[in-house]
Parts: sequence; structure tokens; C-alpha cells
Amino acid sequence: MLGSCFARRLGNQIALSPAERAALEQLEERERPVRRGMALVRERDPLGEIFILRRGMMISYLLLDDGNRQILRFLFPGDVLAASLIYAHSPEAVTALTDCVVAAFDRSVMARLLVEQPRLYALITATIEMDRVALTDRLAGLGRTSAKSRVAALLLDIRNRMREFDDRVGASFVLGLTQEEIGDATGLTAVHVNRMLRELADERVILREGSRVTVGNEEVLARIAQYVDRRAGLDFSWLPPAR
Amino acid sequence: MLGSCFARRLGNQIALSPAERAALEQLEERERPVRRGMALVRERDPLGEIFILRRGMMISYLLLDDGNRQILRFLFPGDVLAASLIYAHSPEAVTALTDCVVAAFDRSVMARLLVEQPRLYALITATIEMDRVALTDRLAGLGRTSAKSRVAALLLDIRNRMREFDDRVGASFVLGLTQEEIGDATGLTAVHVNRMLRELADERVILREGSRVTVGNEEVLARIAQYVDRRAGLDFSWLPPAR
DNA sequence: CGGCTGCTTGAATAGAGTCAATAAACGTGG
DNA sequence: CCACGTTTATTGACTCTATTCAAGCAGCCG
Repeated sequence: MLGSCFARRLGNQIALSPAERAALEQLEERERPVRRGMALVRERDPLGEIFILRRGMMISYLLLDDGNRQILRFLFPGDVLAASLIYAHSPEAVTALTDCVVAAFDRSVMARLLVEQPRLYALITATIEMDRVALTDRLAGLGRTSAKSRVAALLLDIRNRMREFDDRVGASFVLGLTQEEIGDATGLTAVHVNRMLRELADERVILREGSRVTVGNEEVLARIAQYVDRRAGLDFSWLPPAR
Repeated sequence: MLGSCFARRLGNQIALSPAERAALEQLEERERPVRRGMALVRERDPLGEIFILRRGMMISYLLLDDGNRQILRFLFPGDVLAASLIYAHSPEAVTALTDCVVAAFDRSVMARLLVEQPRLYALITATIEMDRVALTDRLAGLGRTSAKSRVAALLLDIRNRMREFDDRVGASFVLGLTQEEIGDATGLTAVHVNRMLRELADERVILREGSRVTVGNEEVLARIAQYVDRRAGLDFSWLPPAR
């Protein structure tokens, strides 16, 4: 795969200068494969690098004392594996759900960007803010919505994220997750996730064939999920001009 | 109150240059009072300013379609009311729990900082990352821990945060929250919060006198809460030198 | 004093978890 | 390509945690 995945993600939002493009491509020069099921980072690992996911699907998660896992985020190509700028040790773990390729660069590169390509620095840190806002939505979901709503929200969210980089994803997509993983993301047990999927299918809001999910009634699904689309409404106009 | 609240917060972490100090004081020049119960920002308000809380206690929250509220964060002096850098409209609401004073500055000031005081820009955006990590801990709490654990975690967290700027806070502190507010933060009903507080008190883990809470057994409280202290372990060493 | 708002407690209910057993799908080595 | 072991999905029965509803009380403010 050629070019910067991060740039491709930004592509729609903002016009990059040639120098910025070049700088981003340099960031993603050093590739590293991560096999399915393998850990890229474990909690408390010392952390000096920042990663950009180039291919595949990963998760970040926290483990609690009692062994429970909370999945924080599903990671797709172009995502910055963040939360690593200012912590000496990783506050969360990152693992590959499928065979993946990540690009790695040193934290010191960020220091250089901050001075030489300040606008790029702002764009990269902006992804942290977007991630933060996504977490607030998830928090409201876990704290204040029903099991069915949370499962519906997860389905819609994953579908929308996959659609951003895969044109073949329309109403129908392959949800590459076990029900236990869905449970660990939504704060439910795998058993209860199964029941919620069944209910959604019984009501024809979704259709299931194996691990393929088809959105039967998008409007109803979004209403059940209390889904808020944050992808529009970004404002980068205040940024200083590109270099 | 003199000087920058944000600088005071950073004070322990990092040595600021005189120029940086001056720039921060300038940020907090324009003060605005917010009366108890008043909204500083509502969801979807157009957003061109960034705020730093100088005095008092605020909350940020989301409202769901069904009227439910999820409190995202309790805000204390020195906190940046963030999530506002790149969104044209506020993704969350901010309201004063007590009489407050905030400092306001325009988003364009951030653009200037990015170029003229890049290290300060990095420090301010770093608070977004810290906030993001705090949200991951809360998410794991809501998704994977019991009601009692969540209430315990809230008590410990508020106590620790208050202690950072108020020397009088030790084991004992005044929790200026209604049980409904605690519920909206922990994803519980006010009734159940009451029961959990009662259990903690019955077990002598905390003592309650009116709205004053005293931590009776910090170790047990931290264990019940599955509390993780993230305040240590920050690494700013990679930042470029101060100007 | 009176009217809120918030706290407390009990009883009944509902939503999600646990346990268990079976079936289906997947992956691996031969 | 098949056989076998393992992981994942499904479903039922039962349990338990947290919610709902309701009633009484305490404290505070005008």
C-alpha cells in the first residue's frame, strides 16, 4: 500500500501542502507486521513510539484487577494509536484482531513536527480529541442506555467506520468480532449480546448470515442506538497556514 | 486570585520559562463569572472560545434522547474545558455546580500559540490526552465494575482532585454533589447511590456527616474502586525546549 | 412557617448475569 | 481433503443486581 493512511483519512477534511504530505509519508515509512491475536502494546509497557495502523483491525482495551476486559476502541486503517504522547508507560493495551501492518515512529519525531510542521502536529493531536469525544459518547451509552441500544450502537459505529476506507461496505458488512468481543466493548456478557442480536434480527432491524450483518432498517437501528454522528462539524479553519 | 491556574496545575510537572508564564497569564486575563446552576455551554452551541476554570466546580455532560444525563467529568480550578479545539459546535454541555469564575480566550489564540509557543500548545493539548485516558478508566468502570465500585471510585477521584488545589482536604472533604449527580456520573439511580453509600458507611470504609465524607479505610476503598492513579508517570521530556 | 429539593428506606419488578448443555464453525495437522 | 479438537454461538432455567414506585423525613431558603 502506498502513501500515508493518515493523510488519506484527513483527505476529506483538509487540503495538505506537498511538504505536509511528504512529512506524513515519512512518518509511515517504518512498517511492522502484527499477526492476528498478537499484542502490539501491553498495559504498562514503556512507550516511546507512536503508531499508525495501515492495514487490518485492532482493539485497544483495559484489563481490570478481576480479569475483566473493557474494549475501548476498535482501530482501523489511518487510526493513530494514541494515548501515548505524554505517558511514560502505556495506559492501555493494543492487540491485533486480524493480521495487521502498523507504521511506527519515535516520539521525538512529534517534537520535530511541533516546530517544523505545526499544522500537522495540530492535526495529529486533533485525532486524540476526536477519540476523546467518541469516548464520551460510549460513556453515555454504557452509563445510560439499554443492552440493545449499546449493541445497536456498536453495529452502526463499526459499519460506518469500515465504510470510510472500504467502498464495498454498504448496508451489508462482515463484522469480524466474536460475541465476547462485542460484550467486552459494550459492557455485556457474550450470552446477552447473543440475545440482543437475536432480538434485532427478529425485529428485522438487522439480518444475519454467518458473520455478515446487513442493516435492514437503518433509521430504526439509529434510533435504537441513540446514534450521534460526529463526523461532520469539524472546524480546522483556525489553524495556521500550511508550510 | 493572581497568576495562571493552568500554570499552577502544571507547576509540579514542568518548569515554565518566563515567556511561557507570561503567555499563560495572558490567556487567563479575560474573566467571566458563572453563577451556580448556570450553563457555560450547551450541547450544539457554536464554539469559538476555550475556557480555563479559575474558581469553583463545574460538570460537563451529555443529554440523551430520552432525557437521561451522563456526567462526563467534574471540573476543578486549572482544568481546561476542552473538547472544543476542532468541533464547530460543542459536543457536550458545561454547567456550574457552584459559583465559578472562568477565563475565556479565542480559538485563534491557540493558532498563535502553536507557532509562537509550541511547547505551551503541546501542554494544553496534552490535557486533552489526560482527559481521554481518564475517560477510558471511567468507561472500564461503567462497563465492567459493580455499583459499589463505581461510587467508591467517584469518591476517591473527587477527593484526590480536590486535594490538588486545596490543602485542607485530607481524608475528609465536602462532596458538593447530590446523589442524583453521583448517579448521573456513575450510571446509577440516585436511590441506588444512596444504598451504596450506606453500605460503604456500614462497613466503615467511609464516614458520613451531612455532605462531609471522611475516608475511613483508604486501602479498602481503593481496592473496592479498583482505583488506578494516573497522575504519576507523565513524560514531557521529549518536548522541544521552552521559548 | 411552608414549600421545595434532596435523602432514606421498603417492596415489587425488570434487566442482565450465571450456569449448563448442545450445536455449529473454525483451524490444524496428518 | 478429512478428522478431530477448540472456539464460538445458541438457548433455557435460574439468580441476582439495580431500577422503579412509593412513602416518609430532613434540611434549607424565601
